[in-house]
Amino acid sequence: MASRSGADLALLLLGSYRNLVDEVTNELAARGYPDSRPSHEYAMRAIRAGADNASELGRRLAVTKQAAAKTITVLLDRGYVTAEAHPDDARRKRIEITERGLALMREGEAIFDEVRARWAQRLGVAELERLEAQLAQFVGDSPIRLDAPGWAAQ
Amino acid sequence: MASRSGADLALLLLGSYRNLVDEVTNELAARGYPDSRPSHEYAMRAIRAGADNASELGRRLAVTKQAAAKTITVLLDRGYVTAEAHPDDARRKRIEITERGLALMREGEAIFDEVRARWAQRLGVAELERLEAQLAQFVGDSPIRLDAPGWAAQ
DNA sequence: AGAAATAGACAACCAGGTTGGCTGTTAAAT
DNA sequence: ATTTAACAGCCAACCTGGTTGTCTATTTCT
Repeated sequence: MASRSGADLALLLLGSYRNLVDEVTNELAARGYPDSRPSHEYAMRAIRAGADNASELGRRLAVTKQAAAKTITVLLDRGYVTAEAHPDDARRKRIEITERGLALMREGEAIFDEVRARWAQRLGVAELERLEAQLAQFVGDSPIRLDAPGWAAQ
Repeated sequence: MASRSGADLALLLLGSYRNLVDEVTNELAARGYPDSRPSHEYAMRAIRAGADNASELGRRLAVTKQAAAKTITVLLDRGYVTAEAHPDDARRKRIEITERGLALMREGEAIFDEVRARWAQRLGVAELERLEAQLAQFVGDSPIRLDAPGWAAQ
């Protein structure tokens, strides 16, 4: 199977991403977060990292502010974040992660790490780290970019 | 940077997939196929591999037959495939790839391979093949699965 | 012959994005 | 100090690529 095609390489990347993420989603559902999606994780990570308002979140996620606002709405009524008026800028609303939100993030991160640990077990720690380093070369510093309607499937 | 997190691993996989596929899409646009999407490539590959009707295509792509039918409609009016009555089953419509469709596939595959070649140049051929083999372990024999609305971004 | 399975079409819906236009607030330029 | 520009959030309409569910016509199984 010497020389695979470039299209196959794409499918390998997509497929392994899917498998990883599906496992996490399923396990999260099993642990009491049935309708949580990986994108919520990513959004909350960005919020925790300082994107405390819709416009900024949009920038970090490489998505329009309207899309970011929709995501925040979902997180709001699932009880994972709160929004209050910003003390020194009346235009902004400051987003904050709730205790329940933090709990979800802890759980999600733990599961992600468990799955990664299984990969490490299968490949060997050094190998996995090498794989990550190699992939990192091709990702560069691109932002998360969850944009474009269903782009991954297109 | 010893131990990355599992969530980062997911982002690496997703990010490198995106970068690869975006390059192909852009280059394809530059070469005269402005609105072609990777999913068209995948669908056409499945058709070429024998999925010559909507229901079968759906099965191969792990998608409902309705979704497959929609994809076929798009391919039809872009002129990449034709649909005619099936000679020995009046229920079916037989899908066939047109000359223009084949040209698109050739072009797309060539570009995919070029991008992969750049990766090989950067990593070394042996390293890239090792990476592919490792990813293959985690993909297993899962079908392409382009299903679930925008799942990759969720 | 009659029942069950299959192919395809149609319609309604959903998620997660997009653009564009709007108001109010803040910051910058004259 | 005032005008102007930029920015935050909101609303509405729309797009894509999926999803159910229902229906008819044709085949296949018994």
